[in-house]
Amino acid sequence: MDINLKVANVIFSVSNMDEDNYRKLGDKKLSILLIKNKNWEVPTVKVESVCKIDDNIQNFVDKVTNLKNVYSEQLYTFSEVESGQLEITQTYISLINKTGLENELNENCKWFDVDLKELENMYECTLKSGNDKVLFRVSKKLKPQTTDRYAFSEIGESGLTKNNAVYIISGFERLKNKITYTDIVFNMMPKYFTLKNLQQVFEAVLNKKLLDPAFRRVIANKVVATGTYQKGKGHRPSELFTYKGK
Amino acid sequence: MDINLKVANVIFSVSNMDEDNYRKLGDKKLSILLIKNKNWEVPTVKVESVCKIDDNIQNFVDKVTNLKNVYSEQLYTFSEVESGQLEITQTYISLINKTGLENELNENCKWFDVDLKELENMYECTLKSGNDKVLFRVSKKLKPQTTDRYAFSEIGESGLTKNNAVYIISGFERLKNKITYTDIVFNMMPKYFTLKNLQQVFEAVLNKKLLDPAFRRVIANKVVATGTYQKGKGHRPSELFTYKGK
DNA sequence: AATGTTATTAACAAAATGTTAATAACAATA
DNA sequence: TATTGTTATTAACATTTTGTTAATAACATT
Repeated sequence: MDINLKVANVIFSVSNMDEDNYRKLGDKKLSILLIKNKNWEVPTVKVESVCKIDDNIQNFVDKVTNLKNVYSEQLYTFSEVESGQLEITQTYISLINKTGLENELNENCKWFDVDLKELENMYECTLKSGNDKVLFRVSKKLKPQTTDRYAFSEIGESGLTKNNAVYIISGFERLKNKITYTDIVFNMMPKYFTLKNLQQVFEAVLNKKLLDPAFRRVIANKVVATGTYQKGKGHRPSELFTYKGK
Repeated sequence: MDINLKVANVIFSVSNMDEDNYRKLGDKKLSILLIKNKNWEVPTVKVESVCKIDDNIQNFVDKVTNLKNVYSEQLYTFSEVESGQLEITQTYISLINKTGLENELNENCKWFDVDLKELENMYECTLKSGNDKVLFRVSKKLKPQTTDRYAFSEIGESGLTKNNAVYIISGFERLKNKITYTDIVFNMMPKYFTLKNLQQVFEAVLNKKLLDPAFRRVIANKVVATGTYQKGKGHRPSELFTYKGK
């Protein structure tokens, strides 16, 4: 059967905050990689050759980010009918630690800070990168049993397609769900990190403030102290930790 | 692009135990619907017309089970290359309450009791339905970031393809994961049920015995007591409960 | 009425989590 | 050098959740 098959990849990382944008949740934000064609969009590629899609997602991420061994997982497979043609988009999320990678990005790619307000029935999402700004709304699940579950209303000069918005929100939901019962966060962390940094990543993803002692207890058995400390901060230095692995 | 697209659906329900097969976990077992073509297999259909796959999964389930409004969710999309041809199989799990549906099944379909032993690195799964028996092993995740993560070794007269085995185990893992943090179990329950029954379903899926008082506390806010009771059991009757909904 | 059986819950123990406040350690400043 | 500002870390306690045992309840059968 003749099918138009695409792969789209929502790539998450964590960024420092813009100074003009301080919020109580901490100084870390979730960020997302977009690529500029005509408008900003989620990195997408058309599958033209016969290959196992899962095997190729790694090459695809590599082309966009110049990173090897990136953690990726399948998100959903969306299908739609476009002028009599079946269009299938297999989506993935990838999690990477982007610190120090600015120069390695493809020139038409940029990281956008994610600001996601969770209202009662919808998400309102703002993506910002310097002067570039994308704003959209996606309603929450209507039919939880299918993936075709979002309404959409565009606000202002979004420049994102409805589908892209759905991919991003679906990816975010997946990340938010899994962050508490898996170890996937560590794919977004550098090799060595402070517990405060790690906590801020959780706060950015969960969109709420966590209490230090509680967080530390819960995360304690997943990390290892290194005995080395941050320096030059003008206050008691944080110890650096690393992921214990399984 | 020319693609061979299929949809496969792992349909779960809960059965009473065979008398000759008592085990301490209780008298409920997970069961799975297989269809007999040449061998027993997971219900699969080739997509021949241009349509949104998610929208059609319901029709597909209906054809096999004669049930409307079945809960289904996308599982994974598997792809492989078969003699130069790209084969994509989009898989779903469905959860139904099969009590009283024996007559409504397609004649070549049967429910199989699932007996799943979880060893250190693999699952050993036995499916039984009367004299029909299917036995297979699937190794646990190797690469958690992709869906192409299973080894497989067939034992005896399995008659299941490797792919079918992977679909079943993936579906089981999904069910096991979600049963504790979502309300999907209730799709496998009749309208009215005893807490003991519900507990046995959890036990069948989680493959371990739960303590009554602890289970009851956890489930308490999801169910509503009806004030009616089972009868004729030769012991104190159980109260019937129903799902509270969201 | 006594017995066998399962349902239900009381009552306590243990573990996990929430919360506040004390103490520690550094840089910058006086 | 001592003080101040700031963040890190943890002690200590409160609260909530979960684990566990054992008591009580309710029915059919004998």
